[in-house]
Amino acid sequence: MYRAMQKSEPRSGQGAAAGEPVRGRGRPRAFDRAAALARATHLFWERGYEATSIADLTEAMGIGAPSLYAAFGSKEALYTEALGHYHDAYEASVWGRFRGAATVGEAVRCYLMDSAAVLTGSLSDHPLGCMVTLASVGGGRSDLGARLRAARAVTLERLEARLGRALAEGELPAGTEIGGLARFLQAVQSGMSILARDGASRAELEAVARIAMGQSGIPGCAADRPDPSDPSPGSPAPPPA
Amino acid sequence: MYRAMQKSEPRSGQGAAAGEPVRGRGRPRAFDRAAALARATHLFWERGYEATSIADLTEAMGIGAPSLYAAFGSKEALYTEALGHYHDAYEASVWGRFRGAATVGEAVRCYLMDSAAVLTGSLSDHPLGCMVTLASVGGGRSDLGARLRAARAVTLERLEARLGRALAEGELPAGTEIGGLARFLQAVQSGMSILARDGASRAELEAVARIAMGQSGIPGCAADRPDPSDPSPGSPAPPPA
DNA sequence: CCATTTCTATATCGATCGATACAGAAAGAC
DNA sequence: GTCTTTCTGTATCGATCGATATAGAAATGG
Repeated sequence: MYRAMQKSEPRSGQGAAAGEPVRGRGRPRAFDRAAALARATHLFWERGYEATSIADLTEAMGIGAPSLYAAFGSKEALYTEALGHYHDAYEASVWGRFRGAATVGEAVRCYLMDSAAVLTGSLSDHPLGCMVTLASVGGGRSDLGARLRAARAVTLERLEARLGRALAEGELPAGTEIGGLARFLQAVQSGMSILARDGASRAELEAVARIAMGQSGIPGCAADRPDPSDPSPGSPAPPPA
Repeated sequence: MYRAMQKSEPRSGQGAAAGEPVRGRGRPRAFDRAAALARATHLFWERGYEATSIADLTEAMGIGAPSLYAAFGSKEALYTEALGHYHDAYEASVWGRFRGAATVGEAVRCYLMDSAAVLTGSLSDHPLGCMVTLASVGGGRSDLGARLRAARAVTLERLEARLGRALAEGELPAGTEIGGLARFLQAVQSGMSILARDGASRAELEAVARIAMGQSGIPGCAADRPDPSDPSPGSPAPPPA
């Protein structure tokens, strides 16, 4: 009832190495908030919002229900924070090289190839597919549904912005339909999420990406020369090191 | 407990125009089983399995809970039947022209363009996107999850079979990677489901399909000559008629 | 008619849902 | 030390979950 009365994040305990070193007066939090949030994120990612219960979460996070509510406020607020954590933890893996690319072709190639790596869990241990993409069912008019739709819209906007810039700079032939091309690329990446969920390998997704790049008509995109900064060219997966 | 004791479908009432006209002895069912199943299908389709409660279902189907359980057995069994109804009602819309196509290119074109129409609800009134594709989150090891995964696998197998035949008949250049191409097409269609859920129009999905068909790759696929049997060539949507 | 069979409507069942009250424990402030 | 503040663990809360027991209603078979 009086949800707004409780602070969602009191003072921050001792676990966070960044931000506020201030320690409140009372008993310090006994668990690592960031680690617990990461656990919750993986659980939501794997099962979806509805299918994940508070009991599942508290068990996976290793804390009691009151601690969860004191630290995160509610299940919905926890999911929102999980989306934020997901973004902070994996955004760079997909969009990092995209942003730094010199040409559109390189940008699109990095977007698709890096997606193939991330979506199959080849870079670190996490559930398969994209958390935002796979949550597209349900939540029609709820707040969470709107948030997820907005997150998917950002992908489209980024692609459109990059393609639009390329068009303005003459990198793409005049008259190229930016919106359609962006939607095509997003569709391919979304489909890759579902393929990954169904067990497709990184190499298989990279093959999909290569075909998509060939069909895209973007100059310099189909060129399959790996970036020197890419630790693994296109083989199944790098050694666990 | 004694789930197996009750008949999931006793004698079939009078609603079914096909099959068994036999009428059992007792009081006849007061509701249209097929219509109720269609309502349930739409609800599951729209919200997903977990987010749809029995109360939601009974309200949408216009029946009481005991009638639902007497006619369908359980929520899970109802969902399974809903998947069957979904298949029976919409499979032909997506795969009909694909099967009848003379060439691979025509088959793939029909598959993608007809998908664009169906997924945006342009042919009849139903939720947006593919029920099977959008249900890819959760249900990791459950029976329903396995059933859904199998349904998605069928799509891949169909595409691979058609492409493989084309390869054997020389319609595709020797050495063409069938699996990758099939996975690419499935990814594009899966992505179109999510785009449709997020509000993309039929014309927008058709633009995506055209890019996917591209200029190279499958011969005769990019040729954008509509089939004469197609009631709506490629414009936003046909008049409601 | 009556007996049998099957469906429908009310009123739940135990289990679990998300979310808390409460009391004790562990820290800083004094 | 004592007081204050905050977190943790137990034991729930009312609501809703999927699923039924029961009794009455509506059909057929005799």
